[in-house]
Amino acid sequence: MGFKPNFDFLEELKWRGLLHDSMPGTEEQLAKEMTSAYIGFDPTADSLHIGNMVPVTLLMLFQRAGHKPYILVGGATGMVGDPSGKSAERNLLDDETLQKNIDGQKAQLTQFLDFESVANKAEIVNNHDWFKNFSFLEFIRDVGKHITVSYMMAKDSVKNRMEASGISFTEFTYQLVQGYDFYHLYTHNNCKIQMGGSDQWGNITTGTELIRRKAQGQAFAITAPLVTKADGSKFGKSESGNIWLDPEKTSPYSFYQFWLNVGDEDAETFIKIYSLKSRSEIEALIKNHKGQEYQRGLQKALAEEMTVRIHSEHDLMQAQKATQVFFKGTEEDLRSLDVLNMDGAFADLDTFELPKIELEKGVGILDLLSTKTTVFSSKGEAKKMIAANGFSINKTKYTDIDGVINASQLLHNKYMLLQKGKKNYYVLSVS
RNA sequence: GGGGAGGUACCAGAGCGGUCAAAUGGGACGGACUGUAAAUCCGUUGCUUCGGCUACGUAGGUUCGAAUCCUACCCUCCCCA
Repeated sequence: MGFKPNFDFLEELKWRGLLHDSMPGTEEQLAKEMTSAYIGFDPTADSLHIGNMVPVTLLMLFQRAGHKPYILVGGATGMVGDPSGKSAERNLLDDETLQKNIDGQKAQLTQFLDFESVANKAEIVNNHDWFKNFSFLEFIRDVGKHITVSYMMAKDSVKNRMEASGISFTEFTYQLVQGYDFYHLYTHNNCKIQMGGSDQWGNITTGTELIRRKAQGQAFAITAPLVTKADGSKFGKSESGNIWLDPEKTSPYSFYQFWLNVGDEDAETFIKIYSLKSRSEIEALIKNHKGQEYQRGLQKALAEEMTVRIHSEHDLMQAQKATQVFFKGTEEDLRSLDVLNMDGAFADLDTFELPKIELEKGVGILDLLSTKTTVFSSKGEAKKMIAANGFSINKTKYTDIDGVINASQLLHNKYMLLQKGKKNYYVLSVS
């Protein structure tokens, strides 16, 4: 046999700041043979968001190290609800939503790992497959029997909830269900490691405990810290909500912008966590960044890498082009773009359609912005923003609240670029 | 089951018969500055055809006039059992 990993996985996680905790013996196991590990994904939405990228990155690194990654989608666990890190009982999803979420996430997950041909090819499993025919009685007899209530109650996720608002039997049971997943994968797929966020430690150890008692086997756990920003706030959300991987929900432009806007204090932490570049490359970037933060070298490198990974080279180019015009450009730059480039640059922005005849007749500015479109939520707001110098048409400040807009302002006779504040762009497109 | 406190704008929280579209703080948004940053400063933060209109848990009532007083209902929290 003579297995030798491509690199020391735990060591890799350590310098990246991705290692929170691991069980004793994990390192030896990984050095000994090609090992399988899994991470569970909770189907709470039909798309992953960048908060899910940490576990995805763990699996990508794991595979690169020469080990075999498993993705578990929670068709069954999604029906129960994980109490970890939640302060209140969760709403259950109906079957249809759940299935839609699973399908959506599966499609995204498959693009990050190698599922073909290699010896350590990734696999995807759904715990619903082994839970659907598992009766309640069988479960409490075969699984519940091995774990004591006091063991389960000692978990932080349970303890916190019992002290606060209470916990339903359903959510209390969650750790057993997740624990059984681990047992199942251990016995059927020889999967010896479960990875996850540090909030999953309790659930994972229930699994290893179950494996020890029920299968007399030894299994391991690796957890990653939960990513937070320097100011303590949760990472992965912008003002307008989650940053999704689905381009329908978060455009590649917004996605690119999100990474570009990472604060200086966080840039170093995040590039280590999210970038797949080598240690020496990353360290060189960081060194370069010091002292010339204004260049935002780290943010750019990270934004480029992530946009290409999640979307494509093409999307990155479009996003950069749009960025160039929106932030550096003047009205002339904008007008000098040819139709093709403009189509691309505008494709990611929120677009409003308006019949051409209407615009040719002339539309009052307030009417246009709050009635015909939803750039502003009310005329009062539109009025205030315009008066406060916070609105531009085609990159030129517009300050006349009684103004009338007509077709002469159109770019290439089809677009008008409306800008609210510094970063909010909308396209008015005539038809 | 008994006793107590309370429900006010995005959040926290003052107001307790008129001068209240509602103090203050935070958040958010916009402007200046800048690096599409941080910090700072300034402005905005219910709708409006600018006459008004709708809002302080819900429904009624008292009053010239109610977020403020009364009645009922709904909800939340705390203490005791």
